[in-house]
Amino acid sequence: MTAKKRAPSKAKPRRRVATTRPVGRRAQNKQAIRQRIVTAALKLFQTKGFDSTTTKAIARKAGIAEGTVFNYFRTKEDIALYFFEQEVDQAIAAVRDNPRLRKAPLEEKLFTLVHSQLEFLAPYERFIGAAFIQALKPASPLGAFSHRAQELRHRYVGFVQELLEESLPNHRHTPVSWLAPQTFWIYYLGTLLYWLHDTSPGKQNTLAFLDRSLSLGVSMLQPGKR
Amino acid sequence: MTAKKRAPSKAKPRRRVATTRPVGRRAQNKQAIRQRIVTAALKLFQTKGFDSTTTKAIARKAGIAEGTVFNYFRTKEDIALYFFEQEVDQAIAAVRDNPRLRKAPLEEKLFTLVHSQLEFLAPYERFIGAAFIQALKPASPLGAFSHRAQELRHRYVGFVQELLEESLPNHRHTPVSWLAPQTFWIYYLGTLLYWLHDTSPGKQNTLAFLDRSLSLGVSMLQPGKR
DNA sequence: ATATTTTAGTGAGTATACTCATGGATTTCC
DNA sequence: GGAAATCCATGAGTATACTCACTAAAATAT
Repeated sequence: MTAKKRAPSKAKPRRRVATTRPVGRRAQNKQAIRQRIVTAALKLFQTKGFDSTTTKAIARKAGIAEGTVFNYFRTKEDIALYFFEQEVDQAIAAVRDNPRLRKAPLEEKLFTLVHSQLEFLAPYERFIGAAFIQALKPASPLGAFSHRAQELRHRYVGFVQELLEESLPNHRHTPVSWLAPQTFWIYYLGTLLYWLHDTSPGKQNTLAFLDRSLSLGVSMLQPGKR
Repeated sequence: MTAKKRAPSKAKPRRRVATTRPVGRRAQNKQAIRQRIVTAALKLFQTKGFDSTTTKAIARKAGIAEGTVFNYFRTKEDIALYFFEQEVDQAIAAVRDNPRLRKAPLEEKLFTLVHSQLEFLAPYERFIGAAFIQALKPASPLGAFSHRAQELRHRYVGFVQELLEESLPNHRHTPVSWLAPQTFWIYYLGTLLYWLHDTSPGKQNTLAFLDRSLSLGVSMLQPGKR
């Protein structure tokens, strides 16, 4: 049970001891270990691919026991999911924190969103191709549609929803506008697939595709405008 | 060993040899075993879900040794993939063999295609939800985008391509029309996701969604028409 | 400070997907 | 009909994701 905090009538033992930090050693250590796991795993995923990277190898590289990995992540795929959370959060922040986009047209915001995601993923292309996309398999718990990743998808879809409502103030919750954010997630996955296969310099084909398809899509949502 | 017994009788060896099935016992047996594996696996997937179904259980139910399963399917997921091959082939046939659709509008053909797929999957909804969709994970070899499932996707996309060219005789290989079949695969996956979450009677919401979105999509491909 | 409670790392253990050497059954060749 | 070649089911073995009982360290209470 939770211990009741009782007024320490005693003199405060400010005795933090010379070597003790104000932040508990434990909490501090946890953060560090989590980071070590993610860093080690990512490095291994990049070089050996997802399947060929063993949890034992991750633990070894992180300097911890194998079992410890599972004190932090429920499954090996959750480690990868953690990486994609950063990807999504980073892209959302990139759009939110860009003052120039405040009053930019919707398609520009969406372009920036997806573009940020792709930029983030670029250094890990091999890992993505080998593990994440190959990952869209039928029995995967981390999958793009999986329950495990649902929360991440919700965060993403919720943000897209915000952007839409912000740009289409007079939208009347039409079926289309309601479906649009969900659809956008699928659209993003398709784009990722395209991007992975895009061998044009600087992935310019993907960027062109993004530009065109977003204009088209947004114009469908704003039949009056233009 | 299989339970099949040899006829011990030597009474009419000549006759028996002469009338031995034209198809070797081996080939015949192989076909039967493959079928037994698929049937057993599917039944187990339905009741216990994909992950909780062990290959040992599949082998046991099929009456074979565990190793034998892997003489027929490279991975457990390949067994599921086999099931989806049937799903796709069946749907393609349903559209091809329906004379009424010969000169029907494109959206009707596409509607029938997807509808056939969903009808096929209906009895296995639990399995799909638990294993196949959950399957779109980041490390899966059978995945919707996976290399393993590529051929199946090609077959599907190729057929959609046929339908498009058939209905848009004067199409000029625009970027949009070239991408359309690929996009349709993604669209199908999204629809499947929608279908799985659709609790309306008879999945009518999904059907309505299909109807609307296909009309919309097709009209984008035929800007002149209408 | 000492005692008690809570937290979290450990690594041997478990479950299971998949491999492989073997030999018996089937087919082929004569 | 028999010998040689081929096929393929077998199941013990391997690799590895994940579990769990234990314990030591840290936090909290006395």
